[in-house]
Amino acid sequence: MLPRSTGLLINDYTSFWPAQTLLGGLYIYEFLVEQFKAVKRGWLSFTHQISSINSLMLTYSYKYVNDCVIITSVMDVKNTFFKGIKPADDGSRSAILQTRVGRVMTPIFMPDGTRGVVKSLTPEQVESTGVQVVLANTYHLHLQPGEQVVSALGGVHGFGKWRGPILTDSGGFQIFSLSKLRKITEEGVEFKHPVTGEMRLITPEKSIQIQLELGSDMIVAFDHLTGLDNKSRKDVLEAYERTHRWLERCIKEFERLTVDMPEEQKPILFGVVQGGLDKELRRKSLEIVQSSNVGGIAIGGLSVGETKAEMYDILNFLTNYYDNSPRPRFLLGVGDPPDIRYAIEHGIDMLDCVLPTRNARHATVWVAGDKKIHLTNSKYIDDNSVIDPGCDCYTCESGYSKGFLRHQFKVKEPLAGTLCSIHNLRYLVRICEEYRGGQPA
RNA sequence: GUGCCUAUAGCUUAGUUGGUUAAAGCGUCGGGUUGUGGUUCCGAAGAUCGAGGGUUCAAGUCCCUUUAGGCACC
Repeated sequence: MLPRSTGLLINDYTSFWPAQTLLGGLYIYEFLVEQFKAVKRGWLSFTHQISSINSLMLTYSYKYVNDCVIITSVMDVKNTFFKGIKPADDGSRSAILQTRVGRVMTPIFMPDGTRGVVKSLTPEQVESTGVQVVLANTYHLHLQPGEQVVSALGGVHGFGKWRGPILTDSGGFQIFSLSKLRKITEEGVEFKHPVTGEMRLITPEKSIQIQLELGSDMIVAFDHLTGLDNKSRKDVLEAYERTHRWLERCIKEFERLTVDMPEEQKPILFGVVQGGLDKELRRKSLEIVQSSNVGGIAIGGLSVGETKAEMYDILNFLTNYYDNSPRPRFLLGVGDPPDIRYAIEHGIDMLDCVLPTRNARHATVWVAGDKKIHLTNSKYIDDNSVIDPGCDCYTCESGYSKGFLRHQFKVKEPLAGTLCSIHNLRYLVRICEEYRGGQPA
């Protein structure tokens, strides 16, 4: 329960209608109090049915600042799953993505919880950063402990206790990046189990089956990825063509397995655009994916070794060919702040990356201006300042000094990685929030 | 007092019958990381081999003296 003294501030949200004009602060406060019983701190968005006013379904995003509740956005939502798309002058767009377990606001950054959890963080800590969606990896969970086990333990939600939406990767990337022994055929990819040594076959159908059994809310088609080595045009072309053949099989399998599900209970399937750095292939690939029966468009095969300029070039190029269908665009594997900004300003709605959490565990954190610092540097040994005084993450607001964090990293105390993961995630989420129609106070 | 053992980078050690710029781990310092093989990866600095003398073309390696620490015996 919020203390009576807690005030309510509503941002001047000119780009969003009609909440702040229709509803007085007091009115919102009345029902927010009920909602806040469950969530003590965070930026979770939630919806509330206001029966007295036109039966509007509104989604609110809020945060605490100095013990005040601040509504950072209020949006009207209809029934389709990607709604309220609002383009901005800078090329970005904000919207609401409706999943079967809740709505999230885009643009959105999604941390990778490879094995069912974001490393070193509890779900509550992840929530506190404003993260709305978490990724899990099909490849890892399939190998260990297996999708049947995860399913028996309540699916990815019950398993890792993340209440928000979960997106699973197809497993394709890991097979290509982590498995030394692998054989790619038209049927699928055969690879050696890294632990048991036995050969496993993952097909497009199998990947969809696993992801559905895991209980994921958003799933990704099994694609053929190139770009990890010096690739020839022939390889790129082959991967590109195979990706599209596999996409058809993924869609068919997805439709078969979800045919009896109510529409609102179906996960969202993302098709993957490939084509390497070849613009013609990229354009055609986008065209093919967009003309397919998929709920979302994923851009794959970037941030895998090419230069930033090359990646930017492709992202910029693709903006000319996105269609008008209300589908989210998901850029796979990008998490460097400047890259995130560039992607969002070129029409990307969703991104995931291991960078914030991996860097954090290795003592590298972002500070204002997208600069990164190494907390283990000796100059921080007696530095009593927080990572970033302008940051509102738990770590910075609690006052953990750089000197303290440096010491904990030096003695390998895991808490240091946890605290910095919270900071880095918050940093990326704040970038996304800047594009959601306005900046929180 | 006598005998024996040890002494190599900040720490712990490797250095083969004496043979090219004395090696490694940890630590220190710096960097990398983009659909995550948990506590990672890469690089750098850092040693006049306890000290002094001798033998030899050549000594961390052999000899002598000496210093410090350890063990054993008087």
